Amino acid sequence: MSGRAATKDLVLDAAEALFSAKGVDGVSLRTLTKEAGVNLAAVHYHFGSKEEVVKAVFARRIRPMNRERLAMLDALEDRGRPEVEEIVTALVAPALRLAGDSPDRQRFMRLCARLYSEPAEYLQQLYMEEFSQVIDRFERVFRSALPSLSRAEVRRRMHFVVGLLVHTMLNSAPVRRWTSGACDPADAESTLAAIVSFAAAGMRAPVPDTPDCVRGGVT
Amino acid sequence: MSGRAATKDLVLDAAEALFSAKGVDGVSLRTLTKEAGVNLAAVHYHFGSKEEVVKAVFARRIRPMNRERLAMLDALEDRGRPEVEEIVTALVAPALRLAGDSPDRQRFMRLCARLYSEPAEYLQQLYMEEFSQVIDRFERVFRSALPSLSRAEVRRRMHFVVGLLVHTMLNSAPVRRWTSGACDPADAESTLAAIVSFAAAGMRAPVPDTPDCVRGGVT
DNA sequence: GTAAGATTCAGACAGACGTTTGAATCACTC
DNA sequence: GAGTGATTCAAACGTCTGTCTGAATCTTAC
Repeated sequence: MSGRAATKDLVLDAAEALFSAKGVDGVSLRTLTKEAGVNLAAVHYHFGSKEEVVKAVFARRIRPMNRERLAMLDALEDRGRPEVEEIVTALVAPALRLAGDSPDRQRFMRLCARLYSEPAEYLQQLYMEEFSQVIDRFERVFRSALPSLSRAEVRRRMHFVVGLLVHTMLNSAPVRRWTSGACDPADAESTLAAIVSFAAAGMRAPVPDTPDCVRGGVT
Repeated sequence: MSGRAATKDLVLDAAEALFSAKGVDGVSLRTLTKEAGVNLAAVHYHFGSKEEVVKAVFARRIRPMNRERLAMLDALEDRGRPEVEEIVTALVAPALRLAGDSPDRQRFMRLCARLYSEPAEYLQQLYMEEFSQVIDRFERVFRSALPSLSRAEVRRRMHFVVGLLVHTMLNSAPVRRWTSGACDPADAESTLAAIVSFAAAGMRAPVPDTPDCVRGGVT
């Protein structure tokens, strides 16, 4: 608050870069503070613990991203009933855009994707706090665009979309290797188009014979 | 080789369970060996290092899974030109089946999914070794079922499918929370059907206007 | 310019980590 | 049943971890 908060930002910047490259557990506070050019104890003075640093790194970028998602949804609904492709775009584009800004940001999105699959409980919890509102909102909009799908099926398919998005952002290196560089995911433009086309088709796919999520057929 | 290899398996079993629950970095060799009921030094006697334990845990399940994938593909091709749904099933079902066997296995698939996004280089490398053959094979079969897609686009969409599969297996807990239990991913039957329907539709989706992976349009 | 508060600093804390050692124990052959 | 190699064991190695302390240094206001 008072005075400059330079140190805090130095720590966050370095944490973002290092966590992205080596994972949260792979970076010690000593490495982190050395890279940031600050004193080791500064972390505990400003944040209290490593855990809080992780949370802060995370929230700094995720909150604006989710705000943009909701804003895009608002804009869409103001213009009438949105298409599936448009809803998917509102879900995917802010994430890819955040990743596309710069090489640093790109690595950061890999971090976010990784955090999502991190076992630590406090991260799972943090994720839920940040995303539950977004999930609820998208579910409602998707449902009105796809009235034939049950609530549970919409959620499941949304989860699929998030999954392929996360995976795409996380494993850009493998993709580039597989495609021999022809399909650079850094090219956010074509990645976005590909995801939207794929995901929209998936969202519209026919519900399989097995009545969705009503078991009892097979043991 | 000679004699019983009980200790080795005790370590692998405990590692599978513990890594799945807490992540590789979250489990120390002391916790691991205590859980397994073996001596701490046994790990280094039998495996050499923690890294080798991780590799062994991983390979023990992944190799059979990938063999099953290829076998399913063989069976499909013997019967003629496979449908997209069938190819997707051959890719997805062995993974879900492995996960569906028992609660332990289920947690293990979460581990695999997590390993896939682990930053450690030796894991990325291991993954490539285990999967490159499978990827190549599926790419060829997909291409013959979807001749209008370029090689790069097929690979990209395959990556999407793997992404949503991995994500589904990894985050069964969040899914269950979102769907309030209505859509239990442990119900492998309905999960498989849902994934296949979604993914097949995505694979068949029209190629977006932006010529795939040929950039130059926007900067 | 001096007092008060915010911030930085080097250093040390206890504990956990992966790894290694060398002796003890086991299984088995001759 | 003595001897040999495989295996297990308790104990310790040095290193790294996150956290904390208390003094030194800045910043700001009077």
